[in-house]
Amino acid sequence: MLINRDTDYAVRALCFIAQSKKNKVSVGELVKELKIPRPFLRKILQILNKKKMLKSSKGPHGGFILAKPGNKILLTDLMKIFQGVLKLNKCIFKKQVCPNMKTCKLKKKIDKIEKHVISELKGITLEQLSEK
Amino acid sequence: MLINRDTDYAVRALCFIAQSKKNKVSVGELVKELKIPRPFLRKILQILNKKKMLKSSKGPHGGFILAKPGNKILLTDLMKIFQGVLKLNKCIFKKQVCPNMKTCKLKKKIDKIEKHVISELKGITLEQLSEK
DNA sequence: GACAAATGATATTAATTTAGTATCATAAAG
DNA sequence: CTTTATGATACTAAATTAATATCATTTGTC
Repeated sequence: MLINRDTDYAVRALCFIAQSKKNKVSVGELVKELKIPRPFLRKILQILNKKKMLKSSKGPHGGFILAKPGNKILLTDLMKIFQGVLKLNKCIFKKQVCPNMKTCKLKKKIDKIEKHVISELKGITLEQLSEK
Repeated sequence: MLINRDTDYAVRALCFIAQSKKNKVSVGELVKELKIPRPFLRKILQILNKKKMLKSSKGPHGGFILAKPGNKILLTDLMKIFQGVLKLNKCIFKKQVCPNMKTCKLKKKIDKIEKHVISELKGITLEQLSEK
């Protein structure tokens, strides 16, 4: 799957926060709106906070705001955070080096497609995703 | 991952069979050549046989041959067999319908990329992959 | 300052998917 | 009729993904 659950949840949460008029959004509001299991959402928000996508404040009336404008948050940033480096093919023979890495036609074909996919993904910002 | 292990193994096995001068290739030869665990490879070959990608013969000197020419075997056929329908994004809220399926911007963007990927993949045949 | 309400950090468990094994049945060659 | 191959099928193990639980820390309010 190109986009996994974590990334998907993160996009939804960030979009909601971006669209919110209020200056802070709490986990409670997000849970109610997005129907994501609370502890799981909390984990995701904490990661987004650590990775400087969100700023958090504690205590009563605490919550989250975007750490930067929506057009500065890229989908690929989120994918990197939650899914690691984007790869469409992971050669088998995991740890070892693939015996025909250099000549493998399948790899070459997939690499080409991958290049296109990545360049498309790079153009997608949170702003676009959260437009009304 | 776009290409999973089963598909990858299948491609390797089919390529080897396609390139082989002999009219039949046995599991034993494939195991030696491809370093794939024997029972796992057997399972894959049996599936390919059932799906009419290979023809098998039993008994001593038994083995496998391609059921059709390499240019008639598409990578997407194999992906369909081992991975099901190709999808880059699987909306969360699995069983339920995504609440904003119609308007989801992320879905739209990914769908566009998916379209391109599929059309690229459709052009890839076993013949191309097994060329020397 | 005590308490409540929020997030931070982190460890653990559960579910699902992927990968791999084992075993017995069946067919064909010699 | 025995050996050597594949067919069918059920099972187990490993890895990944998803979700939970718990305690610590910060901050606003009475």
